[in-house]
Amino acid sequence: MLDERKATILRAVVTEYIETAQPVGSGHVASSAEVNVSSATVRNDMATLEAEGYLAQPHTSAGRIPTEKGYRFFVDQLGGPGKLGATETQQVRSFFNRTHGEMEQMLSDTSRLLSSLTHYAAVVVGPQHEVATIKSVQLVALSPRMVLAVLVLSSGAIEKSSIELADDTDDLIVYGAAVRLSSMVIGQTLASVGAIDSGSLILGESAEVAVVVNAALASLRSEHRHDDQVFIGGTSDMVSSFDAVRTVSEILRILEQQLVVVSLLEDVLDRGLSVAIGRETGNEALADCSIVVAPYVVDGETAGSIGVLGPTRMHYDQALSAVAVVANRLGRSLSEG
Amino acid sequence: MLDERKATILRAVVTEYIETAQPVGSGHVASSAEVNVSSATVRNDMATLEAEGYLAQPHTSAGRIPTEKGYRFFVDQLGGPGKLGATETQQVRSFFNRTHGEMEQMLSDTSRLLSSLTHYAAVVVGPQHEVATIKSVQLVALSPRMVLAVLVLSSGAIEKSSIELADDTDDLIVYGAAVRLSSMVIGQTLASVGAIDSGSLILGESAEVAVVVNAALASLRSEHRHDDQVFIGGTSDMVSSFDAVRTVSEILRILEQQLVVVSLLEDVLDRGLSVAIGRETGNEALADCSIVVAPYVVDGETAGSIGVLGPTRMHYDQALSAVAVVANRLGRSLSEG
DNA sequence: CGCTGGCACTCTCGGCCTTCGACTGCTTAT
DNA sequence: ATAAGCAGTCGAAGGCCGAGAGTGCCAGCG
Repeated sequence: MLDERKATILRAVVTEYIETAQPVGSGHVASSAEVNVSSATVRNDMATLEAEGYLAQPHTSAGRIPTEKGYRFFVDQLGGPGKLGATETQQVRSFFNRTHGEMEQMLSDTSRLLSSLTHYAAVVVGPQHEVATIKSVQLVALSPRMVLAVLVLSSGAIEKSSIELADDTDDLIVYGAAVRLSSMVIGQTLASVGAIDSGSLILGESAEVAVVVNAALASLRSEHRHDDQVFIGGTSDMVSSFDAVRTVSEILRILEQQLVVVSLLEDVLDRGLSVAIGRETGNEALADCSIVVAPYVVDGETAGSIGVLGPTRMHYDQALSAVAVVANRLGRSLSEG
Repeated sequence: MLDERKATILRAVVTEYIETAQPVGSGHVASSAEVNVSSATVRNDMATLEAEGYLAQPHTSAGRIPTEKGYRFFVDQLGGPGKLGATETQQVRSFFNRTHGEMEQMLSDTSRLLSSLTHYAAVVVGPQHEVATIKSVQLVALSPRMVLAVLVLSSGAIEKSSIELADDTDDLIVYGAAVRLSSMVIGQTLASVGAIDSGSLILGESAEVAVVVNAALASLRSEHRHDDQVFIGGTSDMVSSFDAVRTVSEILRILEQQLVVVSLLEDVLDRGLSVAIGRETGNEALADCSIVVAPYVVDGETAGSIGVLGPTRMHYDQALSAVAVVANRLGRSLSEG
């Protein structure tokens, strides 16, 4: 629907605008390497591109800047992620060679890596607990009426949930409850714990034990709401891309509320590596931002997602490559363990 | 060293500058309620105050703005924290009535509370693990060569540490090691675990068990570095106090590196509620910022600290009250559990 | 002696104008 | 279709000016 020359011109405008943050005039485009027509011809095409909604003019007699539709075309025709630069590749490689062990630490460091690669804010969402199976349950009495339930998941993650009991409860009862609980939930997923019928407690059980078990189950059910782990890094880098403190403040507010996370998760389920530009993010406050997201796969299952948040005029190719590569390596790295 | 009138004038300048962010002229000061002398007299005193380093002039024929020394005097003569406003008191009260249970959740919410009270960035540093005793140790085999050690502390906090073993290890061995480990460390503090001599393993122990126990001890030792929990909230609020994106970016960088935490902890040990103004924070990038910190006390012991980070022209009285009250309530709230 | 009113002076800020330059759109020639 | 030329538009930058806010100093007054 866009002939080859118009596409090239649009590409040139987007590229230049991303680089300079200045409206791009026909002269610059004409003198660009890929374009071999005069500025007058470029002008005609740019007028068409504007009429079709790919470009906009801040005011008459200024150059053009891309609209969201323009960026969208640019990103789509980019195809997939390109190759990462040599230094970046090296940085990723050495990072993943160095990092082992603690998952939380690793996710947190990954968000640092990603922001350092792209100079945008990086968001890393930890593996969904829903799919992981429960490896161990333990009840620890902190005080006569406070018990802490500690779950270890196959992913290596830990869920904890505190239980307040109505009556003082003996350690032995708590121990009995832990044993009973273990037999019920080990090997199950966290999600299926929610489905356990409290009535299923076999009789012959001490009533006191049953109380604790039920309290623990209730607590686990309620706890298992939005406890996705989210790691955000590099906000200071991203901030430099904007010039109004006002905008910055709004974006930070969104990040604090972790609203992005929602869209990250939604997007990641269907499409894999994907880009949301400006209002496509579904948030008015992010009108000047774009998000690049990718899921990462652990042991064959989509586990979580990572992404970067930057200005609409972000370096999409670099961001795409970085996100793709890091998601890939992160998945592999987590699969080994 | 400052006579009463000069002190009043200085106070008036600081107050007004905090309010308006504009250089304050002698006229404004003279028309202020507390000052009953003419602007000419104020001018003379202000000249003196400038000579003595309490005030500065952006340029001739502009008003004065406080220097760090000026703010320092202002804060010192403020004495202690004042009373909190009615709405704020109510907000704090209802927050602490509502919040129970999960410590992490609570600390994270506290940082939100504090930033919402002050409109500055809030930093909450979780209780030091060093003083808490170990309630429970568990080893969970995630894979034949990966074992996860899970410690539950008396504070309700959880420490985890993953252990990679050289050889495949049977679950029974791991279980044996867990039992052995429990007898060694339960009741101890995390710090004292570091001091346990690996040689102290009594003979008669299976060699395989000893290997796992030692690996676990080593892993706990190395893990117990800087794992203070830090919760930061309200950065978006704070940002609005500044007008240069550049500054904002630098401050965010500091927060990301969690450098403030260091000064928070240092300050909190000796003095209690305290204020660091501008370069007193010990960080050049925070030259335009001030920090108000207070420790909080759990069960009679100083456990952690909370603070706010805002511009040097912050509302010190409000910030002081808010930090003091929240620290107090937080400590009480954590003591109950 | 300390305070005040007055006065001359300084310096920024905002508005206004002009110029400059970077564009565009259109028209015409190839 | 493409290119070249031309007239027109509009913002950015610079210069100028007046207004306003403040200062410092001096002389007078209680």
